[in-house]
Order: sequence, then C-alpha cells, then structure tokens
Amino acid sequence: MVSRPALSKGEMDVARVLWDVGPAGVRDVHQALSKEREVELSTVQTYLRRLETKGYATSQLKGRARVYSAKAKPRTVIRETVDELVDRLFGGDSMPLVRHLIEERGIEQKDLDELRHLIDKLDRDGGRS
Amino acid sequence: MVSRPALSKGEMDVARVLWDVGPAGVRDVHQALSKEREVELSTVQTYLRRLETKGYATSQLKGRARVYSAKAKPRTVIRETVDELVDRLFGGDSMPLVRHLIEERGIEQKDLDELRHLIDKLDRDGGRS
DNA sequence: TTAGAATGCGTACAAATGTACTGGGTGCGT
DNA sequence: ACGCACCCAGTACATTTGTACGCATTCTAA
Repeated sequence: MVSRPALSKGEMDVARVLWDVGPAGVRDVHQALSKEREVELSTVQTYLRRLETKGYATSQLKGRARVYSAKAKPRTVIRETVDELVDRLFGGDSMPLVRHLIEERGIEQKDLDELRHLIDKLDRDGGRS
Repeated sequence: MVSRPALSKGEMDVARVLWDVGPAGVRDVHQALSKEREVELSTVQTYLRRLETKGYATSQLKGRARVYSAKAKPRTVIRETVDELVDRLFGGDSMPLVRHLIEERGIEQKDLDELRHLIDKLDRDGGRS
C-alpha cells in the first residue's frame, strides 16, 4: 500500500461527499456539500483535484464533464485518521477514546445492544487467542 | 468559554507533553518530546509560544527561565478534537467510531469488563430519560 | 572582568491548506 | 453561424503549520 499524504480537513469533507454520492461531477459534489456548508464551486473543484493528486480519487472525462470517483475506501481512510488521532491524543491506546465516546457523547439506546454483542464477541475471541 | 483556534498536530504533541510533565521550561519540554521524535529546541519553543497565543497555555518568567503551564484541560481539548473528528468523519454520529475502535483496534481483555459496565450504566440511565 | 554558555525573543521561510478568480474551449438553442 | 451557458485547467494568494536560525542579554567560571 502506497502511503498517501494525509487528508486535510477540507479534503476530508469533500471525500466524504464523494463516498456518499458515488462517482460525481464537480457540480454534484458542490451541491451535496453546499447542504452542509457554504462553499464556492471552484473551491470544491480544487479539493477534488487535490484529492486526485494525493491518490484518494480518480477521475475521467465523460463527454465534457469530469467525473470523480473515490479511490481509497472510507474504511481505510477512517482507520488511518483514527490511528493518527489515537496516537496523538492517547499515545496509541484506544481505550481512553472508547471510554470518552461512551461517556461524553450520547449513544443511542438501540446501539447499546449492538455494542454489547460486539463486546461479547470480542470477549469470546480474545479468550482463546 | 472563549473558543480558541484548534490545535495543529504539532501543537497537540507539545500540549500533551505539557500535560504529562506539568509546568515546565522549554528545555524540559524539549527533552520529554525528544523521546518521541527528533525536534529542535527552537521548534519546541515556537510551539509553546503558539500554544500560549492560542490560549492553551500560560507562562511566566521564573528568574531567567520561562515556565509554561497548560491552561486548557486535556479533557476539554480531547472533547473538542474528537467532536470535530466525529463530525467530519461520520457526520456527527459517534456510534460508527465506537464500532470501528472496538472492531478494528484491539481492546484489552481487561477493558472489556469496564466497557460492559459502562454500557449497562448507560442502559439504565437512558432507559428513563 | 572577560570569554563562553545558556536562554528568550524576534524573525524567517518553505510547504500545506483554505479559498477563489479567470480565460479558453465546447456544446446547444435559435 | 452566433452567442450564451457550461465546464475545466491553470493560477493566485492569504493564512496556518512545521521547522529553525541568529541576536541580544544574562549568568557563570576562570
């Protein structure tokens, strides 16, 4: 895996949109992103270009319009980003972050069961490795 | 609460050291940080200055040496940072991050119990509010 | 008291980031 | 064929970030 330069905040926003809407032209991404925050079309364009330069997206001309597609998978980017955060904020130990999330941010009732299951599963697996 | 500019990665590193070692001079911070990565003294100095400018630290001269102290509490900074990450990466929903952490990063056996307790507690509380 | 060490301060500067304008081509309606 | 709308490539530029040098001053040991 070639190691790409990390995504900046703004780039991340655009990448997220791209994951959500799938392959799309500048116009589309701009519109989708505009629902979250105000931004110029040309700005979105620049981000998309940089995304491609950094290896997180590809593009190809479809007729007159350039269509961008996410290349890196969200899962991967998320992992890299979170890894970095955990390193920086907690010296690599993820438990404090989990604790923080559960304590400080509301977890939906309906998610609690899922969590419990996750934990049980880990418990079983961990019990034998 | 005055809203400070967010910390950059490098600043965060220095802030973390400052939290760890408590009030300290540039020299001390530099030494502590050097254990993690190579960096010039003057660089650390710049970071400390910026930390103070941004409102995350204070300093005062003790004799000839300037001693820096963390001002913002780690808890606060962590909350802000994580909030931002969750917004950006998951549109504000923290559950996916929790899931990711539990699935993708190893949770120590001994932490599983704690997690279970946390969840139970939340379950009780949430069941009523 | 004088040379060197220590130290803070100001300053520098390249790279990355956030944000955006413009010019030039291309396709469409008339 | 003409003008308008649309779209991309190139470029611009201020701010933030990463990284660091050198000067002035103060302390210290000889």
